[in-house]
Amino acid sequence: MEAMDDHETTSGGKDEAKPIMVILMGAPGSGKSTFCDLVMRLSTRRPWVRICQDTIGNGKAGTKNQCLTGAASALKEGKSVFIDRCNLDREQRADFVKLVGPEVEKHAVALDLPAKLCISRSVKRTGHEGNLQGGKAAAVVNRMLQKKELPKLNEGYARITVCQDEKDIQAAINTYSALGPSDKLPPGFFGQKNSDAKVQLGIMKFLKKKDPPGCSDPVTNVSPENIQSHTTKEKDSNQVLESCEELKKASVGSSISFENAPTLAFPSISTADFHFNLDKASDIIVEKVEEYVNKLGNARLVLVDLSQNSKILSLVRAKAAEMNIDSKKFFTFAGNITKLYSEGGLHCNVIANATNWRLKPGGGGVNAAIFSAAGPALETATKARAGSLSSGKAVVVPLPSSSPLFSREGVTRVIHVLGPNMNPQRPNCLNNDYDKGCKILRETYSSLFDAFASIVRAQGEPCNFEKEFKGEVQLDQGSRNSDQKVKREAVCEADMNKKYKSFVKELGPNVGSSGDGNTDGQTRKAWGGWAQALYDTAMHPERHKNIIEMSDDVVVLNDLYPKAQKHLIVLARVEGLDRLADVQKEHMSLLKTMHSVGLKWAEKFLSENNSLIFRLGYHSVPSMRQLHLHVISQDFDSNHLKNKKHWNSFNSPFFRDSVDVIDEVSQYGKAILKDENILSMELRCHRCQSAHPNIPRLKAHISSCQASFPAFLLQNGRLVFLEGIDANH
DNA sequence: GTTCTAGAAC
DNA sequence: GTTCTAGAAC
Repeated sequence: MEAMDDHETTSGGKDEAKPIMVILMGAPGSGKSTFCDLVMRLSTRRPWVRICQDTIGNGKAGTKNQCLTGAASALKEGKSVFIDRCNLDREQRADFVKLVGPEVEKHAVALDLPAKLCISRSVKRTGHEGNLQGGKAAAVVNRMLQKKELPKLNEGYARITVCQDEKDIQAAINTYSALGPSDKLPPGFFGQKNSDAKVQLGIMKFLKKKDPPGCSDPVTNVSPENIQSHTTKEKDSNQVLESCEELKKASVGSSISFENAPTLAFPSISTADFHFNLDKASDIIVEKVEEYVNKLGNARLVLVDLSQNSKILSLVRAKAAEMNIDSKKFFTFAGNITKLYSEGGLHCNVIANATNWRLKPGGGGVNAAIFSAAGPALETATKARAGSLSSGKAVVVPLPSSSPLFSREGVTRVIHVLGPNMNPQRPNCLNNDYDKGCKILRETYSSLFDAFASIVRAQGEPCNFEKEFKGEVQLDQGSRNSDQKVKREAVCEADMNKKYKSFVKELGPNVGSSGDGNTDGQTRKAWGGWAQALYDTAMHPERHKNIIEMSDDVVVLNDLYPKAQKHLIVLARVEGLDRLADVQKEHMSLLKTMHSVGLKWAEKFLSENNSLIFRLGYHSVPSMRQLHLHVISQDFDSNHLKNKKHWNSFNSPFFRDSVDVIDEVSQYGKAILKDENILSMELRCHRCQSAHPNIPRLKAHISSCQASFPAFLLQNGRLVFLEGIDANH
């Protein structure tokens, strides 16, 4: 660190220009290009050339060779060069170091910033030269950092500068931009403050993040500040973090499912502008949270207030702790409800808005903030749903993908609620009638949580109702009357669901382990003749064409009706293994074989077309007999994709990622299955999650949607795609 | 799984 | 009128 402040340079012989080659090293989002730009802008005396792999190809992806050639010719002209590519490992850098002889001094500048910072920057940026932006970036950065090797002097550098924060970077910019044409910097290794292995600790945490409260008391408060200090600590006291990690690992079975859980962030209703008594309000919040929290499966509720010192947050926190409410499912959060993800790292797919009866923007407080952050799209979407709102009620508004709240924060719905008013300056004041006020406030929270529960159910979270429904229908097949009765009820339920109406009491509380659907032999339907084709292929591959690989364990074939540019099937050859529901622990090695065969094919396709993205997985309830793994590219560009079932079978929880199936079978001995009923859920873009009224409109949208994939898919290798453009060797 | 088609939705 | 879905048959 001390050396960083040493900007002293030693002048060489006058007039003799001494070009240097500075090899930058850093993940996407670490600021390499910005670094080069700033030095080049500030440097008045030394000519610099930036060799950037993202731009050198003139629109196409650049190659390392182009960079090498470009660098050599610039150096020959007496210019100094920046090698602006990731250069994360020694091998990547070696060709540049070897490029020129000892007459050119080689430097390395490593921008070794916290992984989560690089990721969040790459995820957010737009217009990146190498088109590495959006959600895709998170997984790319993650993978790239796994092979990070900080530069060492014995690779051939005269000088290495490691920057671990913005201050270090600024110092290095000053150092390089001050260099005259013949100046020479002191050689040596500068700037590294801790060992490189530890710095990366943050990476998986970022991707799997959330739940920072898990490390402390029952009901905790999280704020951007807390997360921030977490980040800073990461560098200085890894031990603290590691023990935290250990704690998380120890409770992995329960905590892991919460990280991507549907989450409702809500403000305290009526306590701000409507002057509702804080103590009474906090009682009601805790009472209602307690009533709902265990009915919501793994979904989470988060009470949000702007201020770290919020009275209502501390009251609620204390009372919730007293009631022993599970802090994974309910916690408080100090931060801006419109920036929970971008500023606080907290992903909430649904936020509540304490609105006014006219459902109009403005008025100050949360309502103004949410309408303003969501843009005009929210107002339009709200207007389409309702013209006004009475107190105690809630209205759910799906957020159009054009809204910044959607694209930036990942919020897919806003639930407007109107609480009781105790402020004489506002309409419908209750004149201090707290009997009435408390009743309405209770009703408001019930409406809010009911609406959220409906959303959770509509999204296909496991719930008992679905299972029971399915079981009943199938057991009752003999009796026409009861069959009809059940069907009628089901229609009624589905209808309720659509309208986000009341919440079914039986909604499954114990979600974690009992998500399997129809494993009972009794409830199993018979296979139709048409459903036997894959079975016959598995048993007698020689009778079939269209097979592209065959072994004792599996047969690989192109899907007869591909639902995307690339869509193939890895078929198990075990007799009696009809579907995912039949899979048990004994099939673990088969599952792994199927996965690796599928992965191999995905990688082959990627080598032919590096823009493809693949997903590998099983249908919870397949139409065709014989266990088969789908390997499907995520363009879904196919004329065979024609209906809702097609779409949702690959883009809802009905599609079970191979990696998750493997985890579940090894852990619980069976895979979690989703009911076929979820195939009728609304159509949503698999990238930006926007809703679309029908298949043609959805297809028109996905043909151009470049939004990042949801965080869930970017984790654990659920999506398979090529590493960053810098990383191509 | 697809195809066909009635009729709902626009 | 055209577009789109969903159910039945295969």
